[in-house]
Amino acid sequence: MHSLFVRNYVFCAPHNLVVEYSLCSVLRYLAYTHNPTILSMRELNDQELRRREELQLLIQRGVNPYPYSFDRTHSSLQILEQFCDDAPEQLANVAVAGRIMALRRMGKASFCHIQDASGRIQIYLRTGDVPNYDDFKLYDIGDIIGVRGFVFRTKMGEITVHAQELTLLCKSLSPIPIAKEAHDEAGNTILYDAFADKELRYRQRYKDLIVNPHVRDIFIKRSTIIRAMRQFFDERGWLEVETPILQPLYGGALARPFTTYHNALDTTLYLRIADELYLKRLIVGGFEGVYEISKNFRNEGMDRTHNPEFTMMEIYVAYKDVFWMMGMVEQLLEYIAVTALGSTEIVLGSSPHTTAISLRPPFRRLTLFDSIYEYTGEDIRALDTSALHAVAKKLHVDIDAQAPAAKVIDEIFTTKVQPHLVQPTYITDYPLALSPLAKKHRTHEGLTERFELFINGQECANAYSELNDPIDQRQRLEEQARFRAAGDDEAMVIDEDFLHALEIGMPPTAGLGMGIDRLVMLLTNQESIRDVLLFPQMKRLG
RNA sequence: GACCCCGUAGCUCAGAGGUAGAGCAUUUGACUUUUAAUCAAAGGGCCGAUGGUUCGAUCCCAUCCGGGGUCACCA
Repeated sequence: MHSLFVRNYVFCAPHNLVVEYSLCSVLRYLAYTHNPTILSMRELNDQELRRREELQLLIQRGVNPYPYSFDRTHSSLQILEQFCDDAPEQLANVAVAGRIMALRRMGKASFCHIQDASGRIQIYLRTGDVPNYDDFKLYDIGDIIGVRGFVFRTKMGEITVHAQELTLLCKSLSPIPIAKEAHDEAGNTILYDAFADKELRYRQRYKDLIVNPHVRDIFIKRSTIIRAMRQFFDERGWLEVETPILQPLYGGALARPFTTYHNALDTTLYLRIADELYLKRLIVGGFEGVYEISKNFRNEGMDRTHNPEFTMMEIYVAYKDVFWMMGMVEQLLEYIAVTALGSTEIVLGSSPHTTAISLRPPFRRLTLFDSIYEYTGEDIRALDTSALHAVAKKLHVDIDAQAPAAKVIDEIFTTKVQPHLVQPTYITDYPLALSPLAKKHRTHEGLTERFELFINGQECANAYSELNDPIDQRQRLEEQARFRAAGDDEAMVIDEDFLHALEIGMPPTAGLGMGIDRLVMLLTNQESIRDVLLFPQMKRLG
């Protein structure tokens, strides 16, 4: 019976050191690491065992596999840019470092490619030229090395560092996915066997970033986009602020929150669903332009465009209204596109199904009712609730028979108009009932001063002339409270302190929210939010 | 939450009711300018998990886990 649970492994280490150990299914795994007696919870595959063996050999040869630093003189890109065939002596003594990504051994000489943050460069190693060439035989793809040497161009024409010193900077104990690169005649890079399993890519993003260069590019671009946005705001004198993530009351959006608990305060706290109410308090407090780029959390479904935590930018500017905001957003998007992409013209999708989009201002402006008339032929601005339901039915818009008028309008718009809004389009003049924090329209009864910006059929931004009439605001929140009491758990809760702030007095203010993740999706041509989040939310394993 | 598709070697993928296949990666040997290096040989798998049908299941069925997609919900 005992033998059922024990598998014997004999492991031949170098220098006649024989290590024998058992793998017991009760304890699960016994791993050979620096110390062969250490227990590991994970069974090691043959490649991992072999790498540990190589590690031991290197240590026995006096090599420190995890040294403390390495002085580089150049990045791989700098070498490629600076090399000059007529004057190779200018790069006669360079030091580069990076991860071994490809390895071609030819006995007494070897080529490898190392990868650093700027790209890849080829290394040439030759016995005699590198004192520790024998150690190199124990290096693997995935190891990080430092190389000192001179730069030359090979027979095949590739700029290469001829190594004279070789230093192991980190021994990799687990293999990275191998994706071979080739280049066609046009100079395009072809990837063979690319690391493509989405689950593994998201869960082990570090491997994804090592192996898939275009993934790095997306996140570099994301950073550029956010930096450009900050620059744009900072240049205009608006202040970046930080407001609470943990909130005793949540507000500013219609959404279900995450709930948590603070032990010392003995109280329930919520993770914020929006920054809005705190940022408006700051406008009350006398700041005249504040913005925040921050994580919001909504306890809702996940799909291609929703992650439970996501990044939102909100900005509030005093003495401005929603019409001013439309102009500002046009400038902002143009600035970001030019800074991050070099152009206002973007192409979405992949050949042959592409969509060209221009972010060049001005954007089209259309009222909600006009847009519905344009795309359905139905003029619904004067209709009552039952007539609206009749129109919805005629348009084959599926809607709950009990839905209020505003909900019917919203549904008609979402299904019949929104998909057509491919080029940047401002939709304005939303019904009051859909906009509990927006100021009443100055000329149209029952509407608010609000716009949403649509690009490629998706909402990209949402803005109001902010409601600063505390009595009106209280009535609107009380209505939300009634919805809530009637079972709508996404309706807003009454925030007395926010209402008190408005009673102190908030100047006329324009406010804007813009989803950063979706903006990045748009500007990097990604169809899933998970591809613009470094670590998207995933289900827990096992 | 509903429906559809997927889960096989480190990676990318074939496969078939009867002892598991390829390329790359890995190991051994050859090779001092290669580049998807090449040539020769070898090792590597609880075929996502559990149960059922069957003489026999990785394959068929059910349930579960994980992923992708569509829809619903949600800005």
